[in-house]
Amino acid sequence: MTSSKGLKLTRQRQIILEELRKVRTHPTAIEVYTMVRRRLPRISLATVYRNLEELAAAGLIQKLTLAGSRKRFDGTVEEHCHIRCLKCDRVDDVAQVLVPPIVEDVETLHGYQLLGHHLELFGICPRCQEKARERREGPSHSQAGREAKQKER
Amino acid sequence: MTSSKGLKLTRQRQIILEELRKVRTHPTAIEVYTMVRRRLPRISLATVYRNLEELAAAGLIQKLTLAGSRKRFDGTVEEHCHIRCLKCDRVDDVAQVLVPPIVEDVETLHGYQLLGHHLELFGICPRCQEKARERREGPSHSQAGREAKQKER
DNA sequence: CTGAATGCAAATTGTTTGCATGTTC
DNA sequence: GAACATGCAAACAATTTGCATTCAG
Repeated sequence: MTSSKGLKLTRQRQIILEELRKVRTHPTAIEVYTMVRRRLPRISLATVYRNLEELAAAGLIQKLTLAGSRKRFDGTVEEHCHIRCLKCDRVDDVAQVLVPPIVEDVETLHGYQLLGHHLELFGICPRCQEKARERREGPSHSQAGREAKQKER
Repeated sequence: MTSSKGLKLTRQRQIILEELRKVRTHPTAIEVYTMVRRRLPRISLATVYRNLEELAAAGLIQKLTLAGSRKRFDGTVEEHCHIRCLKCDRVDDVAQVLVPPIVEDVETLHGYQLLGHHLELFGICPRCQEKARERREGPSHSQAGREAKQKER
């Protein structure tokens, strides 16, 4: 299960893949960079970007098609849809396949040859709901918030 | 139908809105800038960005939640989903509402409070299909391609 | 040994911001 | 005339690229 497409197995490539598969979040390139740097302090961000692209091209990981300006990557290749927290911007997997069968109709309607689709859900994650609740009920034992809302540009 | 939220009606604001409503494409800020500059050659790109944000905040236009790094704007406010051409990157409207009712279930499953969703389709637009066909059947009377695939970063 | 991959820095692209000036209400 | 908008340039953030060096096969 190594390289199907003449990809050399460099240490950095390997570790990027490992780290990405380790998490269930859907990290951006910079987040991957941060994770990987714990094991390879001298790796360059450019290498991370290049490898994420190449691994995705080779079908070993998945470059996600999500809203927002940062690209996100997924260690698994199976199609599944995502839910994004509108407060903290985290992205989680959605277990069930929620894709409407009706979709095919459009093909006719617009002359488009339909090749795929992508459903993304938005909401508030459990963590942020909890935080909001605490805030509402009085900031008594305020637990030091975990998430830093990454401003999407 | 002017300002509900203390927005001053400046010439640039007005023209941005007009131009945006004129088209059915879903232009990026820079595309809007180009359109508007035909009528207001001295307008600055920053003004376009600021106004698009403000008009969207005021609910007069819609900032689209689409994949890709460029933000896109829509002169209409009604929710509807989109189909994007994988070759030339144009975005068209999809007439029917294709949203699965099943969606609600997830709420329970992941602890998320569901607030919205967004379905995007991908395919090849009629124009690009035509181009591909010409190319395949021999580049005899090659009609000088119209679209420049904007590389999404 | 040789092409592919890395690190580093500089370049691009899309978008935002500070500030002095100009314009609506 | 005061608050808000504009234009311009500079600042940012995310990503890409050029190039000399290193490394996997």
